[in-house]
Amino acid sequence: MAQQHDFFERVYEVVRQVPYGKVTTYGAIALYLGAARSARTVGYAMNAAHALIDVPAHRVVNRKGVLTGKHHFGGINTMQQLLESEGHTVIDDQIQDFDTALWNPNE
DNA sequence: TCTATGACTCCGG
DNA sequence: CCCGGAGCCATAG
Repeated sequence: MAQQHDFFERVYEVVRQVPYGKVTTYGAIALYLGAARSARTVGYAMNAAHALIDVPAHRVVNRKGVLTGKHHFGGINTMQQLLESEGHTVIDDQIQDFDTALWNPNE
């Protein structure tokens, strides 16, 4: 774990750049980091990121816009409430108008 | 060094 | 789009 630039840390840097009111996906982050097949590891990184206050992990969802990581937040509904407070609409763990809310790190 | 794990994604049906 | 199965890869123990 302790290299100068952890894979985790690179993930955090991308997540920090996600604009308010937007979301991105694990795959998009992995692709941006040049590790397109490491989406699962990105999710693993978010699990470790929940301690860092400046990493908006709730803005990262899977490719379908589903809040797969909601259970890793304090409460079952915490992630959804955070997203709704940023202007999103979440129904059954699915972000509505996901294609519109999606933010691409490459832009 | 090897095995297990997972907040994923792709593919075929 | 839904479902089941397989692949991938960094980290933890």
